[in-house]
Amino acid sequence: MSTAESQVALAVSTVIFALRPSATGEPELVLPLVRRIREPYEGQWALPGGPLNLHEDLAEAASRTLLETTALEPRYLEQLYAFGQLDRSPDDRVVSIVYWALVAGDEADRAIQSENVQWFTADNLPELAFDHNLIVDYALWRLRTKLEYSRIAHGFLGETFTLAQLREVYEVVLRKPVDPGNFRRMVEASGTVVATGERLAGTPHRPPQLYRYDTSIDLTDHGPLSRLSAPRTLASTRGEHR
Amino acid sequence: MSTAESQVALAVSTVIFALRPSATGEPELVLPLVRRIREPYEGQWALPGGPLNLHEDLAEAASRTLLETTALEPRYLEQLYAFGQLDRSPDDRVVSIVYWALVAGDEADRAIQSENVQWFTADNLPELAFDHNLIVDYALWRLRTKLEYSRIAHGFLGETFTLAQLREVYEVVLRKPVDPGNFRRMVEASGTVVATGERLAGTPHRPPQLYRYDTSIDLTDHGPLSRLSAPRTLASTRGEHR
DNA sequence: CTACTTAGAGTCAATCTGACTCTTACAGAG
DNA sequence: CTCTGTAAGAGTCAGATTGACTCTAAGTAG
Repeated sequence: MSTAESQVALAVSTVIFALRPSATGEPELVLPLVRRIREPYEGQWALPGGPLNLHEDLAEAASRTLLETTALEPRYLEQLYAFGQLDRSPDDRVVSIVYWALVAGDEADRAIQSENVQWFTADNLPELAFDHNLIVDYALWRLRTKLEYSRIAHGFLGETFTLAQLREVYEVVLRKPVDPGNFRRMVEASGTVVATGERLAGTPHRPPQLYRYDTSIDLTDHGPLSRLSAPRTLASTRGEHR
Repeated sequence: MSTAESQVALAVSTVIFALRPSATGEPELVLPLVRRIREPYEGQWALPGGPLNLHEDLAEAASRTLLETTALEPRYLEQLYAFGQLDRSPDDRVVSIVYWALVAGDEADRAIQSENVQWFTADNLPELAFDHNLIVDYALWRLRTKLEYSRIAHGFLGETFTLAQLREVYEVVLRKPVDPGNFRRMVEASGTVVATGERLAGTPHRPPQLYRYDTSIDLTDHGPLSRLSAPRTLASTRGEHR
């Protein structure tokens, strides 16, 4: 609309992940989609996003559309990929720079749901507009691989958490059981987590220690921008993207 | 120029890596830069690149500028990152989608050198235009991390090569010695390499076996596009970006 | 007080990794 | 033709890592 014809348009979209209790009680990986209200793909579900404003940073644009559609602040935000195939939009040429984000579970409860914004189970999506199924698949793959070599899992959790809760994030996202003892060993060795000294009371068993993430370690991956000055953080030792 | 003012311009640039014998005889990591012939940054060196054509894929645009400036075909090409900080170009707003590429050493010999195109040692660059020093640093980081967990090293080599040549790629890029025995064990275990049956003659020692990369494994990383149908290739088991 | 459940510490064997040794097979010097 | 130097290529060994597993601690619910 605002872009002159025969020009390449630039858009920013975001794949937003959260964990939410399912009907059965155990959490599942969900993401919000917006219903398109005009052609092309009118009526179909699509990733939140929009054109990039002239005076807006890429990550800002991603945060903004995230806030606009879900009223949530991301705990983690990282660039995913720039999609630019010629045929990804039927009429015009659009290059989309896609980000992916994690939001905390308790936040996600406060998230907007409406006629045109709904949350879907991540690995059971409808047919989406444009190439958005491909994009979500890629974001899922990246989330899963990155979870294994970095320490982003607590992006799904609140301020404090037990190791069992953290482990559950791994189990749900990776869709496989994780041995509690080995998981504890791995997390303690990583040094990214700090015991608060408090315990979670009210459980029908031995009360677990509450942990907090070492706040001296920056969770969010700022891409290449951070890598210059700062010493490599534990959270990004093996790198974003990849 | 072609883009209307107060619009975000989209460009594609490429960081091109090659190995070339240095003065001392051992190879060094080099990359081609082009001298800017107009403002801003007139006279300074910059990454090859240019605006994205309307009917051109992103990777195509990267290959094209690569071919135009160096007359080389990439052995490996992968998207690096989309750079979009507000202040990265002094006057207008430009988002650059940057690719990185490997070209074979023997190819690199045939590469163009001219007044306005020159090859520089990768970790001893002049001050570049725009944020291109940052971009190169990031590309270098990505090359080095990716070399360790994937099998892209032979992107620097010709059709056949000895394990010593392959190992030298690792040593030069990672700037550290690699144990020959352990390296052999690692490469053989990976299964990505096949003995040709021929040996390299004329060495002042036991003639080494010549190897070829298993051509059933696709070297180039097609990003998310490949991940759909095809079974995960060895070359991308742990994933691009990351 | 007993049963049940998970926390959390610890064990063990298989695998992986880095450092290292030893024999083989060529070129070139004498 | 023999000796020397060099890297190929096979193999060894010890320490670190990892997955599977055991055992005791400390709560709640009956």
